[in-house]
Order: sequence, then structure tokens, then C-alpha cells
Amino acid sequence: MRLFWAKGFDGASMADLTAVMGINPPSLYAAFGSKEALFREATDLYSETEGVGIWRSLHQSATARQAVEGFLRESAAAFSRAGDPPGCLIVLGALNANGNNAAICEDLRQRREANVAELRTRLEAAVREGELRAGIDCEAIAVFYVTVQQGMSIQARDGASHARLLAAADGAMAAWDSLTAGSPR
Amino acid sequence: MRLFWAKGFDGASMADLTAVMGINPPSLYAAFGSKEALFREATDLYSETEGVGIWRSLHQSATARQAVEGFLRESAAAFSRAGDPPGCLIVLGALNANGNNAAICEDLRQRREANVAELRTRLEAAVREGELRAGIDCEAIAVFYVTVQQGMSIQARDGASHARLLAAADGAMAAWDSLTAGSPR
DNA sequence: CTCTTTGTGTAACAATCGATACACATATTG
DNA sequence: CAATATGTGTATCGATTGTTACACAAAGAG
Repeated sequence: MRLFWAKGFDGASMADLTAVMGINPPSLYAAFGSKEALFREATDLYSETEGVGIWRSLHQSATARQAVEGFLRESAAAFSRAGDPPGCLIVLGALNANGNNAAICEDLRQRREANVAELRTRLEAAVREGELRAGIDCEAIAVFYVTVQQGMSIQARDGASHARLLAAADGAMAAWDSLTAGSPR
Repeated sequence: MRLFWAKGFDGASMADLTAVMGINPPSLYAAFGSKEALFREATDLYSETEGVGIWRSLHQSATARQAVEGFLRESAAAFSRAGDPPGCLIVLGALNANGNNAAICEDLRQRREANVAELRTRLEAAVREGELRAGIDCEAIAVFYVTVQQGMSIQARDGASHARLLAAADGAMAAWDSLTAGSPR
């Protein structure tokens, strides 16, 4: 998982993978079936480990604003954690389709799309509960905040510090009042 | 340029490049020297063609707000232009270093960093001219808006429509008043 | 112990990677 | 015209890609 995280699906060669796993190719294929299947298990593991921390606040925060702010701040922390590869595996794992990784690209794309849906669902719940005004565009707001989080992966890969990622997160949160204008306090 | 734009540095093979150029490998190497040098010329061409439209408003707009808004809206248009590869070559060209593309990754990273500096310079000019309050954090604001633009490349690569990219741009602009609060009208 | 099953190491598979050697054709120069 | 420089096509280079055939070793079952 960490190797795919650092080098991407294409960048991590079988030689790299077998080296860090301390096994030989036949053992890897007997255990996982293929490089593609191994990557899928790696992304699942990533979601179960790194992902839960990033998305935890979305459902545990009392207000929608705290939920979104926690989502961005957890992302900033996870994307710049010392010892971990910078950025997000789901975002950086495979962006350029090339015939060998088409299925992987599509799988990651769906996971990213699911992130937008999850955020939008949280906002819609806040609207139903009367926390946010009924007329706001939950889809557009979700797209905006996910876009910022995805940009933070690029920034992290470029070496951005935790503070710099927080600057992006804070900038995004500065839009909250305007985006949800008219909502009850 | 368009092939690198669509498939990235690693994804565009010499066979692909020679095919679309209608020449054979020896001619390509005689003309450009190497795949890496060809990519550099392609990125230069990209900056001179696609780049100028994206950055034009930054120096031609009367106010800093119009400059930043134009930058984001031009990006949204360029990243979803029909017939062109989605997203930005500078952002998507090479994100995962793998030994063969280390110099390319660093070159693109510097170009992305230069974008932050260019935006910050425009904001600082607005501060000097008295348009924006002196105490605002131009670096943090520049990082935020560039982060959004980079996230828009991911969104575009995922198939986002022009309208969806504009939603991200509008969300980012919703933060403007808060980020520049206290500035003279 | 003998037999069977499971798993590993070695080696190599065909395919593709970026990059060239070499001979031939073309074009320019004197 | 002849002579020379320039550029292209064919074919292939060694290296690396993901994947697998095969023989051997270890371990459990009777």
C-alpha cells in the first residue's frame, strides 16, 4: 500500500513490490492474482486506515460546518504526515490512463466521485435538519470542497508543509458563510 | 504537446509520439535530442498557447478580485474545452517520480510554484496600490486559489463539465470578501 | 516411513520501453 | 556533372515491463 501510495500504480513495478514484500513474483501472484488486484486491495486498505481519519469528522461533528472543516483539516494533516507519502493515494494513484491501467483509473475515479456524493449527502442532511437553508446548492458546495481537497494532494506532492495545506483549508472555509448564506443560525 | 497533455510524460511512449508526428525515431531524436527535451519544448509551447489565456486576466483586470476570478474562470473553460485533453498539462504531466522522469517532475513542480508566486505578486501589487488591506496574507490567499485551480485539473480529468468546474471556481470566489476583509472599497 | 500437497526460487517468457547503428535516399554545393 | 552533407527507414539494441513454467523443498497425512 505504501509503495503504491508513494509511486502510483504504474510507477510501482513488480520488482519494487516483491522487494519491499520480501517475496518472489510467484508468491505474490499466488496470494493476490495480479498487480491490479493487489492495487485494489491496497486502496481498500488505504480507505480503511488513512481514509477513516479523514472522513470521521464528517459524520461525528455536530454541525455541517464543523464536519466540512474537520474533513479539510484532517486531510491537511494526513497529506503532510511525516513518514507517510505526501498526498492521497486515491487522487494520485493513477491519473493518466494508458491501456494497462484503464480499470484502475476508472475505479479510482468512482471512489473520488463517491467522495463528492458523501459530502453532498452530509450537506443535504443538514438542510433536512433545518441547519442550512433549503435553497443552497449542496452539489456545488460539495464539488467545491472536494476540489480543494484534491488540489491539496497536488500541493502535498509538491512538498507543501502542514501549515501551507491548512492555509488552503482555511481559505476554503472562508467561503462557508457566503455559500450557505440565508441559513438559520 | 497534445499527446503529452492527454497521456502524461510516462504514458506517452516513443511509439505514440512518432506515430502522431508521422516520423521515425531517428528523426525525432535528431530534432529534439531526447524524449525529455521534447517534453520540455511541449510544456513551453503549452505555456505559450493555453497558458496565456489562463493568466491573461491576472494582469489585465482592473481589480484584484476580477483578476483572480478571471484566472479561475479561464481555467475552468480551458480545462473542459471540447477537443482538448481535460485538465492542465503542468499539473497532470508527471506527478509520480520514478527515476526516469525525476527532472521532469521537478521542472513541472517549479512551474506550479511559479504560479503561486505570480498570483501572490498580483495580490501584493493590489495591497501596494491601496486596493486591498495591508494586513492580508497574500501568500496564503495565493496558495488557496492555486490549490483550487489544481484540484480543477483532477476534476476535469474525471470528466467534470464546464459548469461543474465553474461551481468550484464560484465556491472559491465566495471566500474573497472574507479573505480580504477590512480592505478599502 | 511414504505419499501428497503446498509454497518458494530460479529462470525465463513475450512484449514494450527509450534510444541507435547503419545503409540508403535526397538535397545542396562546387 | 560529381562530391558532399543532411535526413529518413529499417531494424535492432540492451533494459525493463508484468507474468508464468518448472523443478525443488518443506510440511502435513496416512
